[in-house]
Amino acid sequence: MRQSKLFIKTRRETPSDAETKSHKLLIRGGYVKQITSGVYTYLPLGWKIVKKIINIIREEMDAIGGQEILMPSLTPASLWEESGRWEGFGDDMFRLTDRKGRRYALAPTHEEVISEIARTFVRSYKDLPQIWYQIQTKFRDEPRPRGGILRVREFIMKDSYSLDASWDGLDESYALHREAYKRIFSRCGLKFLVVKASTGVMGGKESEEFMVLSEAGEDKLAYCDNCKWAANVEVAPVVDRGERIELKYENSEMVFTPNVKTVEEVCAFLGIEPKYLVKSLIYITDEEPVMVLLRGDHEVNETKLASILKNPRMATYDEVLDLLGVEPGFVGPVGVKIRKIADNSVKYMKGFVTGANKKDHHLIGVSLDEIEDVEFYDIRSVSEGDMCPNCGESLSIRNAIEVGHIFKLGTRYSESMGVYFTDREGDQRPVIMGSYGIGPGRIMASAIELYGTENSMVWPRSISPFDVHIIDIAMDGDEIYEMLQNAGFDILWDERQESPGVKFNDADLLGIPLRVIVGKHWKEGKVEVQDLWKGESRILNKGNLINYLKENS
RNA sequence: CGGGGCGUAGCGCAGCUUGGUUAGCGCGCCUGCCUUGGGAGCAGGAGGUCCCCGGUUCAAAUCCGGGCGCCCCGACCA
Repeated sequence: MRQSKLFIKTRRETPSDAETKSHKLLIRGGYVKQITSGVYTYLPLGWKIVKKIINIIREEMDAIGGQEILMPSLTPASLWEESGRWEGFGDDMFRLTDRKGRRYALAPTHEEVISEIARTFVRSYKDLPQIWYQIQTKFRDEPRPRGGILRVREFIMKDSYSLDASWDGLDESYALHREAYKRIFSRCGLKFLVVKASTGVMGGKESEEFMVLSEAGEDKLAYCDNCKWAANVEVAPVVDRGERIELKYENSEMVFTPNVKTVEEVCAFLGIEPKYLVKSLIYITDEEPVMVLLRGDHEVNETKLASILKNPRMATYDEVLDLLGVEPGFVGPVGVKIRKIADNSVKYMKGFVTGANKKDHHLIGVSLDEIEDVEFYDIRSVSEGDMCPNCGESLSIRNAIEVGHIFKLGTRYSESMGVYFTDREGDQRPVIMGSYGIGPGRIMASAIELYGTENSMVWPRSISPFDVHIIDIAMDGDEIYEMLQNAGFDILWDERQESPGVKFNDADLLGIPLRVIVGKHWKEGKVEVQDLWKGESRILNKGNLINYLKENS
């Protein structure tokens, strides 16, 4: 392709609202254009990359027996009401009404539609297993889109769904996907990790995420530099080290702490560190209100809480006042009758400070035996320096981009939506399902986060928009262009009337990893070839060019 | 949803505090000349609902009120 004909507009200046590396490069290189918050157009260059990524995904999905389908984005409310996710998705779902007043959702994911298809066509164990997939646009009304293309409200996703007759079958389908995903991300040139994750609104038994470590990532991973063990902090278990935390008080007593509410304020007021505090959080559940006790320097993990309590949510200010007669900030466990669950770390605390359940007062020197009926669980998030559950070394917390997520759904949708098959014995049994997602746009952004800067990029060969970039400084590259095209390369030929500086800077933005420069050596019939991945550059006779490129691509 | 910032030419910004010619600058764009190994030079030119609505005023990009949009941090979420 002649670059003068290619519709890309690179920019000299980075737009002021771009923050992450990938966002800046994507805009500066003319790969994408934002239309509104969290909604982007892929311009020719960006789209070419996404198409390459999608092709890799397709090949690997087909290789595990996946069959491609295309489901609609416009989906009736009734389907979502059956599964309970019309409410479950809440404000994250784009909803609309047609002229007759019927309600629809723009699908944020497709378990419900798959279930609808499966329940009409899957009748017998002989129809199973199945893997169906699609590459299609998803809509999620994110409260806050960010990072350019990293978190958006409309995005392409490859989603696949496995249907099995047995749990063993699900394990196999899941394993097939797990391996296919590893091949996909490797082929796209990413460095990634597979980590245990939370199932969230998808529901189901267990899930794993495919993560690319990056500062720009929004997920947090507990990561062990020593043994490489990693898990999403939402589910990473805390190893109970039995760390004793003790303040020397003879007896507990009440102290006057006027208007001192937060952990920081209490610490500053009393001149102690947060770890000597027990903070008390009130949660409302489907069954009862619960007091959650944590060390002052720890953070509650709501994913873990949700595995112990039914639908926990933090109580509002008024609810706390109502329940305990004291405002949040002075709440404490002593003498309180409601159910109390504490993090394991609280077991080893003595002489601690906590709220007195009286306005402007705290208790100091409290010990556990003053608190009735406490249950202990792992309910806090791991933090920097906690112990690796695998090797015992210290963990660090790293940001990561979620590029894929695989779920063992089980019967969550087949039971609620009536997806049953007849087994060998003639009995009706629910189909066992799995669901598996990949974000091609995030793969593209991740590659930039890994290999780019705000003015330059080197694309992995497999997803590069072109194979070779001819930078024609001599303005005489026709022969080379034709030669390489005839040899089967996908070429971008910069034959524009521009100064060398412009051409090289644009080339840096485009990131095509092989460059042929027709320039000052051309009068001797030589060109310069640069391999950006190897960091190599050499001057070759034009006759040797094709061989060199074939050997190096 | 809480906190912060921004909205003036395609892009990046100044002007606004203290209202007053024809609203500026850089980049980009168009024409011509020139230049060709790292965003060149000279000359000429086009391009604006100053986010929107209302108010104050002889006069509003500028002051006041309301709204909308976008970005960042947090909450939330795959």
